[in-house]
Amino acid sequence: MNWNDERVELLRKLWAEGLSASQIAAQLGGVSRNAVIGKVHRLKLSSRGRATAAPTRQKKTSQASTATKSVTRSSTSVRSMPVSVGATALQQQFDAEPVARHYIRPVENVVVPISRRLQLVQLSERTCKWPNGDPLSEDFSFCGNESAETGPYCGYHSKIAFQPASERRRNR
DNA sequence: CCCTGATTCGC
DNA sequence: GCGAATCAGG
Repeated sequence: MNWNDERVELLRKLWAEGLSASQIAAQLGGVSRNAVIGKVHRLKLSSRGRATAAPTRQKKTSQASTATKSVTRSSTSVRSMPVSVGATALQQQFDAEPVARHYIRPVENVVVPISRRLQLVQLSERTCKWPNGDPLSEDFSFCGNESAETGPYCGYHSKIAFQPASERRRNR
């Protein structure tokens, strides 16, 4: 993909609007997040509020050779994540809506579907893709929870989506 | 682990 | 100039 004027302009705009590099990359299409960041730097339009400080790094002089690469992979495949929906503090950058930060009492059994209200572009492999609201509406979002790699939804929504036929009939 | 931006450097 | 790899931080 080339950086024609249109794309560069869009990049500038989105970057100015505070979108993250990955989100911009998603909208531009055909480029990676790194490409966007690289371009942003080349355009000299880095700083934007206060993302991550630039601690004058200088440690990157030939990292190759010399050191024998000893791969040590200590994989910890622990699935100790219960069905409890993590009240993970979302670090949303845009404050479009007055999200009430109420704590939910860890009720036993029932899992409350706390939606993270993610935008389509910020869904990843491990985010619940259960849609919230009207897709045509402004405040449409996705659940965003999830952790299981067994499906597209979080535990709660999986139960709703993959309801047994019998139960479904009963609910109907 | 997920994510963010920052920097370096081979192409 | 480009962007993957890497680094550093949340």
